Amino acid sequence: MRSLNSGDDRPDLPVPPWRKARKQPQPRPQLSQELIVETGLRILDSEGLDALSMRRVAQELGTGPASLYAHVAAKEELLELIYDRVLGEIALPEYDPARWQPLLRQCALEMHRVIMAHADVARSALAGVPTGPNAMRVAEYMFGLLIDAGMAPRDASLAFDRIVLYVCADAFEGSLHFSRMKAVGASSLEEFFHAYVSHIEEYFSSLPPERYPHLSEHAKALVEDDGEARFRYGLDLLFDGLAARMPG
Amino acid sequence: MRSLNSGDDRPDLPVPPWRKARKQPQPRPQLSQELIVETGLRILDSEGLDALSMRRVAQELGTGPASLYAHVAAKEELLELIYDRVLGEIALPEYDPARWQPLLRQCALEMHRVIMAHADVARSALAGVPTGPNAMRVAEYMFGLLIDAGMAPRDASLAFDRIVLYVCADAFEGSLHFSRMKAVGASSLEEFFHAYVSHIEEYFSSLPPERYPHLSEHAKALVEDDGEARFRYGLDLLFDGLAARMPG
DNA sequence: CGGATCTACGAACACCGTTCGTCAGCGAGC
DNA sequence: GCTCGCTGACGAACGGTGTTCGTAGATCCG
Repeated sequence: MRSLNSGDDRPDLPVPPWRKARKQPQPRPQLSQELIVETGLRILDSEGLDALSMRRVAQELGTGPASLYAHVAAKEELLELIYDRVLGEIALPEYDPARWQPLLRQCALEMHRVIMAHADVARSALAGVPTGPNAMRVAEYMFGLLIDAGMAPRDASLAFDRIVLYVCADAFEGSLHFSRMKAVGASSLEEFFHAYVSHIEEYFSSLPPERYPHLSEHAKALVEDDGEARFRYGLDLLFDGLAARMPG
Repeated sequence: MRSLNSGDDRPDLPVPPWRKARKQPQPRPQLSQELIVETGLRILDSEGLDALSMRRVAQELGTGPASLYAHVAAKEELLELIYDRVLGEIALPEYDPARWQPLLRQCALEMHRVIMAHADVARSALAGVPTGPNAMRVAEYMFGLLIDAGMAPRDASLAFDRIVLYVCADAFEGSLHFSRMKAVGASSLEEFFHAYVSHIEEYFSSLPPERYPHLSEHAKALVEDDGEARFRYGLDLLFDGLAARMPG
């Protein structure tokens, strides 16, 4: 299920020099890196990050955990591969620097949507500078948009870096809430969110007003907006600042 | 080393000398939650989050891991307590809503500084809505500043939420870089950063220009700014957007 | 055909968070 | 004063984790 936008025809992409080149098994392997990544993603989606262990992946593949290490250096690398695989699902709108702002915004929203669709993958998204082919594809698109719109290279790299950080951070936070929901055992997200929010609001309301006047008074406002509204508000803040810095 | 600003003024320090001291000379090292938290923070600072295990804390205290569970429900709770303990080191400037912008900015910078000073604590900062006394103290200050400056309660809660998320997310990312540095075994942060940045820049430069024109051309600009500059740039973006939304 | 090479994989190592059952010490009630 | 019950400390163990080692078997190259 690979998007047409997924630029993962990798022969012309150099392998990062600091990561040891891994020879892919030519002969006739039943096991392959792609199969392992796909299996890992399936477990991640259906059972969450906490259930994603090397043993669990191996079990799903009908083998032992040691077999995976011929195709994947470590669990961390597997998580990076899964993350890049997810990034491949991002659909990028047609490139047009004249409309940089709505396009960049749409791109950030799409990235957020895709990551949230595989909730727990966000927990490994912040782990490092992603260098996979799909990450590069998105980076080239977003960074290029800022450059071609007239931004200075250093500003553009800073802005791009901050937007990605914000998107991943919000998705990360969301995934933690989600996994907590599952830990509690709530059936629907709606139900959990309502219960959770009620607790928080009740806690804020019960704070001593003489010491926490604002928190206790505005307890309701503090929990009124949900995750999506919060995300968009922060994105708006960033883009307002960005637009002010864009020449022309 | 408790800050004067630390709002935990529990009235537990004056022990009236005329009252007979209860038989407190403990036959054994007298475990307490505070002692456990302090020990955990010490390990976190000196050896990193990966080395912070219940067993390690217990060993440091000369006991077994089971002993800790009488004072701390789980490792997650211990991490939250450590996080709130760290938040207690935040020094807040004098409250003055008229100068909300520089004060809020200073507060964000101070929060960032304190969290980064205990590098790995950021990895548990994003874990959930912190509800400890020191978190409440900072929240009341920042949120109150926005409210008293004239912001609508819902906007103020959104803005506050986003700023805290951003600060923690950046610190989180920074702590990951830091722990990676230690994993590689680099002695100084300077040395590691230089080597890391060189690799990244080399990688971007080696990308095929026909597919990644902007990334390969501006490889140098992409790695030019360090973590602190990136953090401040993003903070500036947020505050610009915020100022535009502030009435008056 | 022999040797080299590489995948697959069982077993094991060194940990982890957490729980159970026990045991010592101590305050309270008879 | 003596017992009773309670609470905190803690050894042992359970069921996991990521990773490595050594080996068996298959495949490719000379």
